[in-house]
Amino acid sequence: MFETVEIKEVKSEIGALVKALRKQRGHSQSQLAKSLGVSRTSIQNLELGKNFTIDTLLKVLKEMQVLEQLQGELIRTKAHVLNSKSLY
Amino acid sequence: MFETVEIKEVKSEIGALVKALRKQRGHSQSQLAKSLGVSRTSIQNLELGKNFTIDTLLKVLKEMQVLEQLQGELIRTKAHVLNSKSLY
DNA sequence: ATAATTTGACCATTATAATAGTCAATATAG
DNA sequence: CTATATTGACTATTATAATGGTCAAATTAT
Repeated sequence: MFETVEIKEVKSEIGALVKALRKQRGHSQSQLAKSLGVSRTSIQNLELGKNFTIDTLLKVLKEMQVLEQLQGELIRTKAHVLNSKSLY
Repeated sequence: MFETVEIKEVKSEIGALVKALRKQRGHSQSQLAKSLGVSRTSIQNLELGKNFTIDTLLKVLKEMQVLEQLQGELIRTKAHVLNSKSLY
C-alpha cells in the first residue's frame, strides 16, 4: 500500500483534462489562448505536462466553466480536514 | 444564476486549504518548506493567495498525502467530461 | 509577563514561466 | 489527393515566480 503518485504524472493528467475540455468545446489552442489573453505556448505547456502557474490553469478552468466545481471541492476538502481529528 | 467565481478567490481558498493541512500536521512554514526543498517565501505566497506554480502546489499536496485524492478527482472529472455529450 | 517561535512584508538576485515568433509534422476538411 | 488548420518543437526576449535574506508584528509557550 501507499502507492506513490508522481507529480509529473499528475501534471500530465491535468494537461489531458484541459485538452479534453478544450476539444469538447471545439476550440484550438490558439482560440483558447486568445480568449484567455495568454499565449498559445502557455496552453501548450499546460497540456503537455510542463510546469505552469496556477493563474494559467484557473483562467482555463474559468473559461471552461468548471471553476465553481473546483471551488466546491476545495471547500469540501477543507471542511473535511478541519473536522477530522488530527493524527499528527 | 451563473454565479461568477473569481480566480483570486480560488487562489485564496487553495492557500487556506494548504494552511489548514499544514497546521493540522503541526508544521511551521519553514519546516514544510525545508522538507519540500522549496523556499519559505514560496509556501507563504501560496498560502496568501499570490500566484505560484503547479509544481509548488503539487509538492505540498504530495507531502500532505492528498495527491492521490487529487488524481482520483482528475480521472473522474475527465471521464465525466468524455462521457457527457457535447453541448458546444 | 516575557521569552521563543512563527508569520507577513519587505528587498535584491536568480531561475524559469510567459511571450512572440518560426517551421515541420499531423490532423482535418474540401 | 490537395489544401487548410492545428499542433509540437524549437529560439530569443521579457515578465515574474523562486530564492535567501532581514525585521517588526503577531502568535504561542513558559
